Amino acid sequence: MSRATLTRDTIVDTTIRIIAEQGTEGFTMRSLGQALGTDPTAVYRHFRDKAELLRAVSERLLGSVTIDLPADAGWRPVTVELCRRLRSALLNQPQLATALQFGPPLQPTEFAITETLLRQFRVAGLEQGAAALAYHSVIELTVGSAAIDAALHSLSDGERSQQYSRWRSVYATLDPAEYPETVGASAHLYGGTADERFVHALEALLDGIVPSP
Amino acid sequence: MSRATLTRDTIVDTTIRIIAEQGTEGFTMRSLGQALGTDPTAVYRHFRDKAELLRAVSERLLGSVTIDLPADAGWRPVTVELCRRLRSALLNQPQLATALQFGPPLQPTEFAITETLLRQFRVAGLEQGAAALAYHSVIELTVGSAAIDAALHSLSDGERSQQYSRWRSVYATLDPAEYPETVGASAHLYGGTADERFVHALEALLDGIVPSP
DNA sequence: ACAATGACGTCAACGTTGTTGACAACGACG
DNA sequence: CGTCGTTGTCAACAACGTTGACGTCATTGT
Repeated sequence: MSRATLTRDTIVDTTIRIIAEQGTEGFTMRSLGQALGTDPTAVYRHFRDKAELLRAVSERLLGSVTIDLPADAGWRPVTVELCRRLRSALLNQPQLATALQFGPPLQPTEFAITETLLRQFRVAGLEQGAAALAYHSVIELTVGSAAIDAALHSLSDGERSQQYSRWRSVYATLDPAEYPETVGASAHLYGGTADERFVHALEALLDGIVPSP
Repeated sequence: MSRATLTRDTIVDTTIRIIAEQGTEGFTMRSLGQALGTDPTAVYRHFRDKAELLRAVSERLLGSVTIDLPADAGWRPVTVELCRRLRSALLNQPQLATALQFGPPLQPTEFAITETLLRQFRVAGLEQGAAALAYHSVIELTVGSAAIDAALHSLSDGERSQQYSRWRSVYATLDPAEYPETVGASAHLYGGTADERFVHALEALLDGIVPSP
């Protein structure tokens, strides 16, 4: 029964599939082994430990962020599209955000993201220092949006909107004397999709970074 | 040896201290028991499980966010100060950001944060819907900034700035042909303190949310 | 004043997690 | 054909969160 010969690619594929189907918590070395049809410890022949496997997963997910970006569009649509893709990639892996911070062994794909974002801001007319600050700003916003929505990402669309309306009703039924603004704005809180809210925030941030004429 | 009588407050105190000293990973039920001088399972007499304990911790940390905010300052300084405090509280607990999303049993202190932020944006002249969108925007940015810096928060100031300069040198030594903007801006990347970068991003976001006259 | 009740810490143990070392099967190669 | 490195298998370990039984203390009702 050694027909299931493993490679790093198939292991990463299966890992992404499990996380997509069952969420981050549903992914364990043992569930991975079962999905691969091998002993769970066979994975350790290809990855030193779980952390290295997850790094390879993030490498894969982040790889699709910068490819085939619209070249002829202006700096702003490109920036928005890149950040939307990055957010989508981060959504698949909550731990990825914190893993980004781990040491100098950064991933090649991360460099591509940084370079592309910096170039857009230079095209927009920013100096090097301002571009660096702008880069940090949009990264922080993107990571935050992904982190906030990560918990609900494994839910179906119906369940997610149901959860949103449940929270709205919580806000709506607060004591109006103590929380007047929250009650008043409860219909608008968690309105629309998470992606729409993120794009709105990103547009506002870009407005603030690059003053309109 | 029953002198060490536990209360919810002392348990929360000790938990915060352990996380501050040893990071999130260093905090386990067993290390908590050892720090308390009791059997690890004694905690379960006061909290149903670890999740409820961490919820109480976040409640404590978030409680200091909205108290004693400068009343006479304008909406903008108040907003910045509140977000800086929220970021500082989130830094102490990486899991807190994701825990925020868990179900309707939201914490009272979270409602106070939401209410205060919404009020500032109303004072700034925004409609209810716009204020709700602005609220989501600043929360996303704040959570993201905290998530990004959480990994380095347990380090001392010296170690942290050392880590920053290490990353800068990584950016600086990339291939200039492939990553010209990154190499060029490497001196500005991760410049200053994380708090300064966050405030800069927040100011830009607020600029974009509330158009200046 | 005294027995009963509830609260609380202790102990042993369970199931799950990531990980390691010894072992065996397989193909590649001189 | 024999040898060796690669890779999957198996058993096991330490650490984790958590549970149930047990004992011990203080409080309380009559």
